Amino acid sequence: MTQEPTAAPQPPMPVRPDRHEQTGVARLEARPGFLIRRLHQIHVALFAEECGGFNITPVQYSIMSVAQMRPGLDQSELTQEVGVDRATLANVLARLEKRGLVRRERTVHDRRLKQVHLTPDGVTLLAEMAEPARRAHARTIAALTGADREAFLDGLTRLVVAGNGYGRAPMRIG
Amino acid sequence: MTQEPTAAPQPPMPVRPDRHEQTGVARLEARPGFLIRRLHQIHVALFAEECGGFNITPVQYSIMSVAQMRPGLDQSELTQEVGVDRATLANVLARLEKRGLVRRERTVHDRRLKQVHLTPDGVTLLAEMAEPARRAHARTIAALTGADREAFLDGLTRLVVAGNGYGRAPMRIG
DNA sequence: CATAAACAATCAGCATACTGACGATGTGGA
DNA sequence: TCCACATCGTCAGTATGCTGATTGTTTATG
Repeated sequence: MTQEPTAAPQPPMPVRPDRHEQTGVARLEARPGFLIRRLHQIHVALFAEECGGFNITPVQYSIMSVAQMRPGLDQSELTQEVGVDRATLANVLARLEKRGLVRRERTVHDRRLKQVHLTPDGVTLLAEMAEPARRAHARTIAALTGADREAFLDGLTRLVVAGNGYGRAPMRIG
Repeated sequence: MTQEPTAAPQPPMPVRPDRHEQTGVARLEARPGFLIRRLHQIHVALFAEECGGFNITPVQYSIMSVAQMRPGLDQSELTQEVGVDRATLANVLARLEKRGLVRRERTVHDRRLKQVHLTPDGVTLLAEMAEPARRAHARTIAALTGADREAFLDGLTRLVVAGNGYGRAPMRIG
């Protein structure tokens, strides 16, 4: 029921038909969700290529980044900053804690909460990874330049904002 | 709730600095890979919302789609069509086979290969899912309209093509 | 005050995704 | 022919991500 893009003319693309001749079903490459999954795979691969020696994944790096920028958040607050659901966040933090990169402490005023801080080792690792991680993100969109890149990132941001409420890991709107 | 045919352009993004004051590190929302991960999460959630009753994930639906469009491909060929690595594909196919949605048969001319076909149940399920799946993909990009949507999908496609070689699941270029 | 409701973190279980290794099978060259 | 090599599918192990249930704590309510 969502709308058909009838507003804009559909002039350009078809080097290949977007639909299967027999069934009329869209080819995978014409499905937005399929392309998004592929680009996510590609980014993870680039991140691993740039940061492989550190044995840190993109999500671990995101969590450590927020833990540094906003020290002392509890796990629930962290889920809203990183866009990771609470079960996954607990898993990732347990691994980072075991490696001595973060520490978790129950608060006294509310013993349900666990505040998260980077350890000195975590701070060091984060600093060493800054440049390779930045390269990984840059390479992910390197094939677009100038206005095309800006348009893509703008659309991407708008879709993420618009869809933020779906799923189990909505982010705090900031 | 679905669409706003009147385009309803998002108000301009609030102006927040892209970098942390102390460290100069990029905020998560300014990292392309972070936004891509979030949009992937959102699409998976929308797919589950539309297709939840079928207990089929986006990747399972992609694999079944290709199995219908190109019956008899072996698993290695399927990995190249779907952009899934061979270990993951074997896992997914085992689950689909257990549910009676696909069948796998060793070929006689090369006993290493397993050809994949949809079963009649698989064909039926795929047909029933066509409309909800299409809606899930449409809703993923519903916040963009007209030229903005075209620009986003064009950039997305170009990035996927450009990065196709990275990772363990490159697709056959078609 | 006592109890219900809400909340934080965890757990079990499943699915996608990757790595590295393995056994079975095919292929090409000495 | 025989052997080295490549290929196909699988397996074990690990990480993200989700669902639903559980435990412990806090807050609200009667």
